[in-house]
Amino acid sequence: MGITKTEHFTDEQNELAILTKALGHPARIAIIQYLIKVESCICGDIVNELPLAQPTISQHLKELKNAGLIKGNFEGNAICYCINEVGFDKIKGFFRHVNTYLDKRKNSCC
Amino acid sequence: MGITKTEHFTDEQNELAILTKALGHPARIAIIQYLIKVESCICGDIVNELPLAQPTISQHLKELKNAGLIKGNFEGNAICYCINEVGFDKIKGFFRHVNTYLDKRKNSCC
DNA sequence: AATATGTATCGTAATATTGCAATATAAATA
DNA sequence: TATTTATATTGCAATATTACGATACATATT
Repeated sequence: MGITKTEHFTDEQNELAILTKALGHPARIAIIQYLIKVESCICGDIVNELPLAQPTISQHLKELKNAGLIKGNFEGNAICYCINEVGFDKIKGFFRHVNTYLDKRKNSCC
Repeated sequence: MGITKTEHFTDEQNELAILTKALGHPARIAIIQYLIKVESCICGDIVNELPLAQPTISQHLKELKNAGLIKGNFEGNAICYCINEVGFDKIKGFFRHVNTYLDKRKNSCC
């Protein structure tokens, strides 16, 4: 069907899925890496950096923004984008949970 | 088009995207959480645990396995699934990078 | 106000994902 | 070997994603 049964899962599971899904595209990974490198930049900088058209970049930025992984504010007639710690803080707990588990589990089980 | 231009991105970016995309569904988050809780289990246990049909679970397990996030081995006529540290180790570096950056960045920039 | 610059939205085509019924396959057991 | 149990695969319908040209919109600048 192409439709996810979100109503059957917990809010936490749905939220984590939204966040990881937002990261689940090489262009969006590249955008995050670039923002970490330059601290902040405008959309046009990313368009110059990545091999995608401006509307496509704009769409990817929107998805990252909706997920809470980046934020953007007007600066003159451009929009200054940077990493939003809110989204990454939410993911942090999940991976800490996984890593704590894996560190405790000495040898792989099966 | 629905087709990702993977050839224009680095191997690292594509690999991270594959891993995070594999986590980008509430059912697959739920499977990971369940595997951490019970250490290891067979497919049928997950079918009983989640509100999805057996073929759907099987498909989600396949995606997690392909990404390197879980592994499964025959145990009798069933298959024992558990967390695969390989995939999570690959993701770890990326989030460490992000968190190091965010810890250094005192106040949000824009 | 007219123009320029930067970004978002619309519309659309191509492809991918999600979900499940039906069915196939694999291993254990009677 | 027939049956049971457990899982994977196939095929399909519904929906979502990706990408971009065309265009709209918002803010500066002249």
